[in-house]
Amino acid sequence: MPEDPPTRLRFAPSPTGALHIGGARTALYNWLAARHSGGELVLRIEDTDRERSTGENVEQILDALRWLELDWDEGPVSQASRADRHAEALKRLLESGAAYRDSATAKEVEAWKAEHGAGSGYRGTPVTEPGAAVRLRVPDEGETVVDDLIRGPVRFPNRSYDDFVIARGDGSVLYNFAVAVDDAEMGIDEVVRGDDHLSNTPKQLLVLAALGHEPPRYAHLPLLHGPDGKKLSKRHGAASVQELRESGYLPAAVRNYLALLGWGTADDTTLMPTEELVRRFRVEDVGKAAAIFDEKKLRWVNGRFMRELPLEEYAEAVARHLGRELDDRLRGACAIAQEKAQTLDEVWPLIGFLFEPPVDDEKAWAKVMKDGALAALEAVRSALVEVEAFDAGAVEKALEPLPGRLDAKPGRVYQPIRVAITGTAVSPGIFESLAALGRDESLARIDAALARLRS
RNA sequence: GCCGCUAUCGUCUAGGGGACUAGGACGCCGGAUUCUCAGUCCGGAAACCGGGGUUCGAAUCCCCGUAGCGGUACCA
Repeated sequence: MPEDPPTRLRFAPSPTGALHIGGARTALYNWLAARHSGGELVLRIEDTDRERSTGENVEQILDALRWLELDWDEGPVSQASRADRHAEALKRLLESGAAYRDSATAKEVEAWKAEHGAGSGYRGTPVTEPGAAVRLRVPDEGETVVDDLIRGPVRFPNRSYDDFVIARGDGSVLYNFAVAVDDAEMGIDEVVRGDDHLSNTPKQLLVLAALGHEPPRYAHLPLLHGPDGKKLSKRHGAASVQELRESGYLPAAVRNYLALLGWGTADDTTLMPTEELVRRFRVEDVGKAAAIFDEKKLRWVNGRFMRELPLEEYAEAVARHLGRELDDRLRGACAIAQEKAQTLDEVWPLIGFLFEPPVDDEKAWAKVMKDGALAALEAVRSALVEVEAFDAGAVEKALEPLPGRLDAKPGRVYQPIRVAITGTAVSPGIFESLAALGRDESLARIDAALARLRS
């Protein structure tokens, strides 16, 4: 594989809300590309729309990136803070005649188009009044070509583009202008962003050309959709990074899964630690078709990561997620539950009985506590009293003979224990569970169940 | 409307003219692991959007159609 030169990229979210999965994937791809090439990643906040850009939103995005463990080398740079640079560039274009002031209203533009045909972009007439918006002159002839890293050359006829507005009447600049100026002045050499920007790229190219800047390379990622095939939104459950965190996913698993959404390896490797992602990722290999976010697969990936974690790290993650102090009891609980949970959220239901009284699950009781349950529990009790070292192995050895002796299926003996000590019909292995609970508490719970059975 | 992008199992994808009776993964279905659930292992069903070309030969190239998506703001 040929070495890629160090590349300078940027992730430039607009702080209009939480970081969604689509944005997270864009951030990840930028990060992977930067780290893969040994280059740099700049974080720029696209906040020229001051209405929607709140500090709170910005903080949310930084928070999401930190949780995902995607670091950046520069920034966050506020685009709004670069207003003087934008003004300077704007002035240059006005002076060179590449841009002009035009007082046309939206309705007037519409009327112009009706007159000139739908395929023609609006062309205004320069005015001198200072309060008018500034438009960039777009050539009537020729085409602007975006040489996309993912899609190849994409050609756009210049004629179909309006002389678009690059600055408002009050002098503040618009997105497509600010982005072009910033990317150039910040020395960005590769722009990796969502597909929804592809049609805007010719505008940015036109601005760059008018300013005499060399354009960066562009890569437009296919969009992400929800399970219904529609654009991803809050409707789709865990759509934001915050929600993913709250649902108990591991950052490394999320990175792995997100990387696979639109990108894959030739050998179909599915599970990859982040270092491998960094080593193998190339934007050129990203697919062209939109992908659907499938939480089922994320769950599976997450489960695999959870099971492969060293116990201490696993316990730390669980403790953090539960907001509990990490002590030996929790470590022990994690040890018996690690094989069974796919997300951090699923851990507590499995181990809660070690910290709290048995839950009240009437259905489980009704299903299990009948027939020979009383006799079984009595036998279990006597056997447990005799166990010397109360560990899982010893407990197993003590209980193993019971089904045979009682002439009952194992389930008839073990399920009543489970319901007695946890209250539910689902828990980690019964021997491990008893051992983790300890002899005294186990016997107390079995006694309580026996009392209830006899009443 | 106009400009543009995309199209392989339900989902993520491999595939870049013969290696394809189209491979892998998630999910699903069935079986095994004679304590639940989960996990693990084994097996199974499941796709090249449609139509024309090009070619000895097309999932792969071209055209048309269809569908989905994006852009078309003094939003980003």
